[in-house]
Amino acid sequence: MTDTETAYRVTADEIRTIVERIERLDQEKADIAETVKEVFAEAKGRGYSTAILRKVIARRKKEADELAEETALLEMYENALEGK
Amino acid sequence: MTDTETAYRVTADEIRTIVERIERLDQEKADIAETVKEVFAEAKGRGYSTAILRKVIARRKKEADELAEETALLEMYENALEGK
Amino acid sequence: MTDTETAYRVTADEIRTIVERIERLDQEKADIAETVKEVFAEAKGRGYSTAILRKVIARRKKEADELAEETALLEMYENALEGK
Amino acid sequence: MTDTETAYRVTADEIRTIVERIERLDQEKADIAETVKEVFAEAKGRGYSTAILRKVIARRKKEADELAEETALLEMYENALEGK
DNA sequence: CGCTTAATATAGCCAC
DNA sequence: GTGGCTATATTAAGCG
Repeated sequence: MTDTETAYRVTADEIRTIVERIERLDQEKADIAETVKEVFAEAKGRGYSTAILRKVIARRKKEADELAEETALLEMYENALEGK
Repeated sequence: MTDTETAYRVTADEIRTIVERIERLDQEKADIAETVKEVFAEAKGRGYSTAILRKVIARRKKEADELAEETALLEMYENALEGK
Repeated sequence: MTDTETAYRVTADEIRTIVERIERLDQEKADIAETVKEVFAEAKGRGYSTAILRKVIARRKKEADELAEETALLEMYENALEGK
Repeated sequence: MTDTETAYRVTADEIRTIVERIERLDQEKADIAETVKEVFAEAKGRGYSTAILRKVIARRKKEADELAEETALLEMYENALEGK
């Protein structure tokens, strides 16, 4: 095998390793996403609103000050629409 | 041409017509979506927050009573999280 | 009217114009979507499977997208090989 | 504690459990996404084009999806021809 | 840092 | 009417 061939083989192996690592991680993420769906489905089965649960979770993620800022802007725009 | 061939031809023509009508309509929808994007881009250029504009538009679409109901549920869930 | 009031009024008018343009465009999209539904309903009435029609249309769309993507990837590889 | 209070408490506990399970899973997903970023960064450091790597991975995923869809469409056609 | 593209979440629709 | 599925809308990430 020539040096060029060896270098190519090494590169090819590296690329394959990288691609497979990413694909493995993507699969793990997909599995977790599946579990999340199941939890929501179970919650729905117990009579809870998944839409509201999602909103609650989203709100908890969002910082309080950011929320306040957004609310203020939102009110301003809505006032504009009401011609105030 | 046999009767079978004729029937097949008619069916094929019908299918083609249906598919092309749908594709034409889908294209029109895509064109309008493109225009919407342009309007938002222009608004952004004038200094408006597209995120808030989207929220305002979404809210206007939603009926008032539905909004109230959602808010009530949301508060209930949040109270639950605070252990109240 | 003070300058401040005038500026605010102008802004409010601009926001209203933007929101109403978007809402108008959204309505047009909804109308087209309605027409699409009618075409599918008519096709179903003539005995065609809407599921298959949808898949065929999706396939045709995907083929067009694939072609564009194929070209993009090819160009990327070529650029990479040229060390760009 | 009244029965009503007990029922409410149980509900509150359930909601908290659901929300916390989701948040835990979301955190795990975020951690994996972080690892993916690190793998790409490392690959970039070794001189590989992350853009091409991403396209290759997307392509491999799409091929797998395509195969499944192809089969589904084929079965649909076969069922349609059998008048099912 | 903005701007374009990919990931995700939501909503609507269709079949059962 | 519900559940799965597709399509759209929103959000996040990566690149220059």
